[in-house]
Amino acid sequence: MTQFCNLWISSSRSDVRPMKLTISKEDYLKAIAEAESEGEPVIAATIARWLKITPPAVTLAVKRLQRDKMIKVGAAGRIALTDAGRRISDRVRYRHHLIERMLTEMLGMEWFKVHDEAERLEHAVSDDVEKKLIERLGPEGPCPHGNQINKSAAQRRRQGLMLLVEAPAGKGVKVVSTYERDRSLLEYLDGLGVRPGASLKVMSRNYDETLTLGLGERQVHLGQAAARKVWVVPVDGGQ
Amino acid sequence: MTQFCNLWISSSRSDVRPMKLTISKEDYLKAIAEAESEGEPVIAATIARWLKITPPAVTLAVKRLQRDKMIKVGAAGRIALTDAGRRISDRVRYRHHLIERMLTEMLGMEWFKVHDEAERLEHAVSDDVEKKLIERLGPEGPCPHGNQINKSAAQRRRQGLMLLVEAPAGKGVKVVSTYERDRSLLEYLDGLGVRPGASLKVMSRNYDETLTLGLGERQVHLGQAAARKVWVVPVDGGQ
DNA sequence: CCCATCAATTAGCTTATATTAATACTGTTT
DNA sequence: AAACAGTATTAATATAAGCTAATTGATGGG
Repeated sequence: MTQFCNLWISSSRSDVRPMKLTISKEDYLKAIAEAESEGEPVIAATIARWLKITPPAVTLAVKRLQRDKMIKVGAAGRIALTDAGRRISDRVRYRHHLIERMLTEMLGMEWFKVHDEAERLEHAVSDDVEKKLIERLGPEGPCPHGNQINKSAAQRRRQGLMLLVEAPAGKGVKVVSTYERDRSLLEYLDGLGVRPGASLKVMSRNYDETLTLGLGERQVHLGQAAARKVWVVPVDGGQ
Repeated sequence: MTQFCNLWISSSRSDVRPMKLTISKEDYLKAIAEAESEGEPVIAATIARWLKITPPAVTLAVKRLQRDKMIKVGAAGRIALTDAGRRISDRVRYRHHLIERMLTEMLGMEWFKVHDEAERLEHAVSDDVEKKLIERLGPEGPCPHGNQINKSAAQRRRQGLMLLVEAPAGKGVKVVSTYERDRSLLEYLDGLGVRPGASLKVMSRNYDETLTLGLGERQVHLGQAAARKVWVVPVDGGQ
């Protein structure tokens, strides 16, 4: 059957033909937009890694998406979204965001679970449901992981954020956001108490490349791999 | 890719292999369960009509579902769900129901829109989300169309319900539920004010097989095709 | 200038899902 | 029993997606 979702693409001319995109295609477009946002090179290899599929699968998908006028492939295999492709990836990302907020804010779901759920639900949300969600939740607001859509690493730095792994010893920081595409990471962080909004202090940067963090009364250790996935903002109180 | 959803089937032996069902397969199992509920003959032709696909497609799907041990085919092409198949169809139907309630009760979506939305979302709801929905909405309760899952026509009659088309002239009735798999029907009914919970009176049964209904001050006409899709309960007040 | 490395593509398969057109089957009704 | 109606199945084809294995391409160092 190949399962279609509910994003219609109205062409600029008024022959508003319902162009249906499959879930898989939405996933590709989203991956391209996200890789771009994260500053990764937008090439087939990146997409393959991102979606955990093999490079040949990407080659074929890229052909289909080109045929559908969703992407353009430039020099050195650089993949770029067309306007149509951008419109869709923006939409899907926004819906992902709204679903995450619905799951936490309306259903009380744990913050570390909602990404995976949204990953599936985002493809099944219609314009109508999107509208209703916006009515209840408001159009803006950070997702449960503290992320705002379309915010690149560079933009985050401009806002004074840094990665936890870079925070100097002795510094008090507040967790702003975390990487969200890795459920086990999130569960691990949650277990330690490292969640968006949490205040912590970098007690020491250790020889084995771990950080010792102070969280309230507790002290926890965090390795580089995890500390590289957490954005923090320095807190003035920290000496 | 063939898109998988999130229903795991744990076999009775502890080799809990994650057997993933596609959206399409969930739809088949649901259609079988629903056709059964509605008292339709559960044969390939019925399923084809139900899902609006061609008979050969059903032949192939039936083979796949037999291979997956989800259905059995008996004499005269009678299709029956296995225990595993029943478990899944029940689950999907229940999720459909919960989603419909979420959309109306939590998001304020119009009752005539939610069926189509749920039709897509039901395949993307996990055990976790289901649990959260139950916590918010309660495990029971009628869907926005007044239907309760697994209630057959016979059971409805035993409860004193009748189809609007059968109500005698002069009778006051209350709309209990409507057929929900036809959006245009629902919009039409909604436009007339014939919604679950509405009280109305059958003013007359006309020669052209329409009914004249009294709704508060207004009078509306309803054809057989629509009146056959509405379940009502007689109201004592009606003379 | 050649080579190691990484990236991309081709070739060859697989599976799920759908279609149309043609054929076979089945059961009721003259 | 022949015929018709409805049902089911085959055959042939298509498309979307994915995989492995093998090959080609490009590029930066020595």
